[in-house]
Amino acid sequence: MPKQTFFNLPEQKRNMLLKAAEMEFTRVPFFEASIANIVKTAAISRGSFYQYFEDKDDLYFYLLEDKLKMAKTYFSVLLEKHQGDLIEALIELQNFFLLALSDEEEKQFLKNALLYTTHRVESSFASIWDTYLEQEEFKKVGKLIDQDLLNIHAEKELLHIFKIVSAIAFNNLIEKTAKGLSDEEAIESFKLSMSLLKHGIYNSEVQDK
Amino acid sequence: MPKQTFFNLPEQKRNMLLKAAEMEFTRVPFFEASIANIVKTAAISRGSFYQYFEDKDDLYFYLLEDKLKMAKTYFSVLLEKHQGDLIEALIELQNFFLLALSDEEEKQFLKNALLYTTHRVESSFASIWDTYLEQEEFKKVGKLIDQDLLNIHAEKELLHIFKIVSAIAFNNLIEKTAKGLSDEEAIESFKLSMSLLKHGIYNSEVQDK
DNA sequence: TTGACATATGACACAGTGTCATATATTATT
DNA sequence: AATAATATATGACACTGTGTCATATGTCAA
Repeated sequence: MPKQTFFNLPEQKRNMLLKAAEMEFTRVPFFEASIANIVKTAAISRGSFYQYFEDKDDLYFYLLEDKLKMAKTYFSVLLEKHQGDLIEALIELQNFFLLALSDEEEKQFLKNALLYTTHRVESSFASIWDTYLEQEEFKKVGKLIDQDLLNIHAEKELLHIFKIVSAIAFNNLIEKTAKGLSDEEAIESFKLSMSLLKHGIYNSEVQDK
Repeated sequence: MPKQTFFNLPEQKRNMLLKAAEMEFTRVPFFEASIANIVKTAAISRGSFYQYFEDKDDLYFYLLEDKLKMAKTYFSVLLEKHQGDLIEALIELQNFFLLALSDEEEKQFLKNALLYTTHRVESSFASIWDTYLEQEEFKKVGKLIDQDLLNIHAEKELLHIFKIVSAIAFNNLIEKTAKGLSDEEAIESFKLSMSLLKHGIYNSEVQDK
């Protein structure tokens, strides 16, 4: 988390800095991004930077989480829209990410995030559903999913389903980015994954051994 | 890929260098690892290093792929053992990785790989099944799975299943490492994921809309 | 006006990377 | 055996980057 000093800053200066950071992290992936560049663009001194942030991580994840906030709230909307159908909502959320990847700037930023960062980035993405697993909203949505559509017996399993789909979704984004798939190919791929997940990959005729 | 010069090296020297690299990448994650440390331990000059390798990446992924080779061949054995039952084989393969995570040295190396690296690392892990998708062996194994147990209609879907399970498996390793789960908890979690995947997460009573 | 506190600054010590001119082996050719 | 041609080795060096710190400058309350 940025230090208090950062939040005390006049809004304009704060935005200037964030904008500069965004530019730098769009230009190159995290590990190549240089603080020197950021402070230069933002027209602040190097020393000041360290008054605001612990280090590069601190700034980066603040920025990333901020960008993902929108996705979080959007997912709520989608779940409502699809009457609690998890998979349908997810497919549309994935579409949203793919769309974001169409704006050239956002595209590059996300690409840098997806390809060159790590467990922490993945966690940030996964945290989109964190809210559901803790909050009131979860009960509402959870119940809706639970009773109507899903093949689950305990809350633990629902949590697992979230884990599985987020792993697949994240993977799908990486695949698209790494292999340069088109939006259509990527969403096709995601839909197929979701369909397999929906009905299971084992033939139901053959039962468990 | 390391340069030819590296492969021309006397075996002892080559191993010395690999050993030194392994030590460094066990000590700290990739981005903190320093070439200076490696050449010091290996008792070669800095210049020599760049005769052998393009850069740090080059060495690192050579080392990582090498370590994963074992897993690749092991997976063949497991598939045979479980008569082509993909999921059962996978569960045992996951066990193998978890076991590797018990040797303190290997544990730290893998931890550094899982937490601090990226798409390329994930690709390396996923490449465990690459062989199956290209080679002769695939046909053997593929057919076995295809006809007996899985609910798939085209080869494309089998490829997808590999993608899905590898995403989940990789995720499971990261989860274990990041949250410090015990081997038992991790494998329990993986089994649950696999079970959900097997039978699908949607209730079969309610059919597709 | 003063003092206390918050913020700003850039020079600096340190650590790391990749390169290059030069030195030293090794191997091939006469 | 002498020489040429080729491959390998070396570490100093130019460069880029980080995080810190002593010092300067603002701000606000008493």
